[in-house]
Amino acid sequence: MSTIQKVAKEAGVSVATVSRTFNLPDKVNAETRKIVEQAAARLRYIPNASARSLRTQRSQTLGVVLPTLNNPVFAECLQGIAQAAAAAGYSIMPFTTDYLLKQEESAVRALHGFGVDGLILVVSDPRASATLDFVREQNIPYVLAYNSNDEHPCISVDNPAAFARMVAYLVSLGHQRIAMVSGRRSDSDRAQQRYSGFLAGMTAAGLQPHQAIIEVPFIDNAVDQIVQALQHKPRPSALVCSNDLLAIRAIRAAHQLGLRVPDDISITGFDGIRLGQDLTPSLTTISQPNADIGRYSVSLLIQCLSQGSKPGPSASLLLNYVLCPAESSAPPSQVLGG
Amino acid sequence: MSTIQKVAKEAGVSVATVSRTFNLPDKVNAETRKIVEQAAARLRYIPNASARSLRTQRSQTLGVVLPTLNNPVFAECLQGIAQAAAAAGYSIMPFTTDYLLKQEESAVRALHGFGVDGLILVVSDPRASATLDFVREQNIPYVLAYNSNDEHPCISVDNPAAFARMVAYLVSLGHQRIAMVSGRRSDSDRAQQRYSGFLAGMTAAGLQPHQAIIEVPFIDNAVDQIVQALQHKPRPSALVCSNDLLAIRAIRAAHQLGLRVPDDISITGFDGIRLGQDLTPSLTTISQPNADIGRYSVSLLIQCLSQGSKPGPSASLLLNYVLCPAESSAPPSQVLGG
DNA sequence: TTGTACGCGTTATCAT
DNA sequence: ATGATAACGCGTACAA
Repeated sequence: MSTIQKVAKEAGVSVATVSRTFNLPDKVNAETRKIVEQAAARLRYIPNASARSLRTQRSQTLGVVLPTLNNPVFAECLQGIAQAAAAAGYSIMPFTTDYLLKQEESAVRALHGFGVDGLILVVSDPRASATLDFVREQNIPYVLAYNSNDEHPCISVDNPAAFARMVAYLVSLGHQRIAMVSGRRSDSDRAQQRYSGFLAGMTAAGLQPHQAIIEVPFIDNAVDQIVQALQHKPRPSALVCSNDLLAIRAIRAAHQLGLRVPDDISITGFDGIRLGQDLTPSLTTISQPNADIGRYSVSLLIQCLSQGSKPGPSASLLLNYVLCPAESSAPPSQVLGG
Repeated sequence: MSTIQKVAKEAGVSVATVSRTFNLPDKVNAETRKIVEQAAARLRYIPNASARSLRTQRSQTLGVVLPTLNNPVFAECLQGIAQAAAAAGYSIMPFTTDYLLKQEESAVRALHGFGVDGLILVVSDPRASATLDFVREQNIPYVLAYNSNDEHPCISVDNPAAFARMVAYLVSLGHQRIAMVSGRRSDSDRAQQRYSGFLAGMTAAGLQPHQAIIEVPFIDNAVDQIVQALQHKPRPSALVCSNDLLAIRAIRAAHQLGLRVPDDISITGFDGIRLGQDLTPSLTTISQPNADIGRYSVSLLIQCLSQGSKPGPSASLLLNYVLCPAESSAPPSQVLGG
């Protein structure tokens, strides 16, 4: 391995000069700089990040904690994080939790030991989170992504409003028997907020939620569970799903019952994963700017870091969402409607 | 921040004893160990990873370089990597390249500067790769994922054989006019290997490839491009796509032309992304064990590291793939067949 | 069993 | 403009 020492020897200067050549180029004579640069190139010198961060107390690394990369929402977000971080000269260190609180916490501990400069977190629920307690106690700069909570800096969309808007859209198409499909609401604040948006939307339209919420504990066998639920009559004319992954499975469930989408039943998602628009039928959904949520999280964090400050609740950003009407929704059929 | 020094003072012992308490527990008296552990817990001591890796020359960190997380294949793989790494006490540091060689290289340079213990790479083409030259020159332990090449340690499936098998399956259904849809073959060795598998499969069946290969440079407007291609008569009765993302778009293209899948045209993918089986029609595909490819990469790497060796070409693993017949493929219709 | 002291590769302070 | 050197936090030979 080539170190700053070897470069110094090779160039016939002191280590201090080599260091300056890279960190404070204008503080070194143009000629000597050339010499050093060439020596460094010859030895393929690459500064040792551990030594640097030990010395500077900054790692140029951002920790990321999210539930799972098997949901494209978070994969797209991490892609945005990766791009923005790389562009700013930062590395990232992601951990996945599979929605397990224990893993949230151990991930943050590992990240702290690592000395990350900041944290981007998607936590289960910010309201009672040992993870966040720890982060605050250690005074680590952080941003929450997708979560929204008054007491923390959050990059998110207005989940209740967005979900209510989806309901309003379906109502405007003529739907009245609308049922919601949700994952475990205890898994995340998003699930809860979307549910409250559902209730608000229905109330605003003067409607009662159609039958109990269809709660799908495990997404693996979601199709079967939705098939079950759809067999109760009267059947809803529209299904609003808590996320796109669930919506895709709901569409499958409908087909298994011989129902056409959207002719016999409308189905909507939430998240705006890229694949949604290429499906057939394409997915009516609330599109969140997933990559941007990641990018903004990075830039907010980095901006604060450069100022020696850290993001507070007032730095929260509510990004725009877009209701994307697509082929999976349509007015209810006459036969079933009423 | 609490350091080993402070813990030592708090416990009334030397720093060496504190260090040993965590790294060589049996070399320290049970009583003093208790005292140290309690002191450490009281101060919420977490060892500084930079200092440790500077000292030990090992970072307990694995670098990962892959094209993009917007393709679920790589997202699922990274999920597997993240799980396996965390379980083994390693952190990961991923970079995305967007299929750009420049970024492949700069990622690896950054990772090297960081002092990662090993590298998991999905490169464009191992045959002529400045990235791999650098990695070898620096003597960094590495594994290639998805790539397959005799001169490198690779975790992958037999792409040509798998693709040929897909062709054979369609032929067995009665298809004869089979066309291939591919991304830019210059983008990756996988694309090339799958294409050669296509040719081999067709030859083995005594068939000519139906019309020229449908090459889709950019996946964003893939649907339009496939629509264009499908308008030439005679139309293929089956479309074999180079990956699942392309297949999903091909299905959409078919629908736009009023073709039913699989009644009027069969469409197959490759990769086995999880979503595929929940689509309607569900996707006939070659299913790769994406998460396992990640997990095996990690364990191979870590195993070698613990032995002080590094993976060589002979450590390559060819994992099993599974042909998954599903709803997007069926025998050709009588009208169009022949 | 425990403590002392050096060095890992940098950056930054203070001289020159 | 450049050089010598201390310090970042830790692990480990070596000494006690």
